[in-house]
Amino acid sequence: MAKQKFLESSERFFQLPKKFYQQETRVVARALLGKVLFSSIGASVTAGRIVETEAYLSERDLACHASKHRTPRTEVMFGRAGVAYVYPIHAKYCFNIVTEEPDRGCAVLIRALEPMQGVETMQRRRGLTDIRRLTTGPACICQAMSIDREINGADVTRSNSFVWLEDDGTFFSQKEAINTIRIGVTSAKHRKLRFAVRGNSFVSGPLRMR
DNA sequence: AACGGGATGGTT
DNA sequence: ACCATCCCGTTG
Repeated sequence: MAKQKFLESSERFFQLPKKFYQQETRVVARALLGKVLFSSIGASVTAGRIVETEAYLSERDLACHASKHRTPRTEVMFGRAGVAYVYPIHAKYCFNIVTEEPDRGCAVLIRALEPMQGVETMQRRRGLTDIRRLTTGPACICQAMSIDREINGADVTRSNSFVWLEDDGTFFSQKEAINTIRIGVTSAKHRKLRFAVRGNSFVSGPLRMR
């Protein structure tokens, strides 16, 4: 499988363990900058470096889907850390990873990637060739990587998962990272729970936020 | 059963 | 700034 081939290519690369996601949600959101998101779906492997995330803090956060109470949609958010929470919105999908301890209802939304592998596949799935627009925005990532409701509840720390994350040693310093208000939310819009790589051209949102 | 809003994104 | 499109939670 392509995943094995990639893992063998460098000993520094390793899959992020469950323990990583059990940390406080903002810590996870910040630490995910620089990590690599992989998808092996439909015989194609695609990958990209995470350059933008957002933290959603359960009952502490009115913009979080799990802030009020448990519903069928948000069920997996109350489960184990390291599980994918994929929800549909405006006929598209967004990909999150559950954090902290079970029953907390917290997650990190992956908002933008810098393409690294399977660019042609992602171009085909997105129906465009412009690299800059390939994986900028949460729904664009899902379309490029074929992530849909089938992935909801999948454990991204499991080996042989359809979706997983790796650490290749890339780290963005405090100077290289920015912390701003989130994009698209109407409630709790003042909260600085968005993390992004300063100046990275694959980051979403208004230019002033980059 | 009906309704309204949304963690979007592409176009005007 | 507008709106296509559709799922989900709420209300009746």
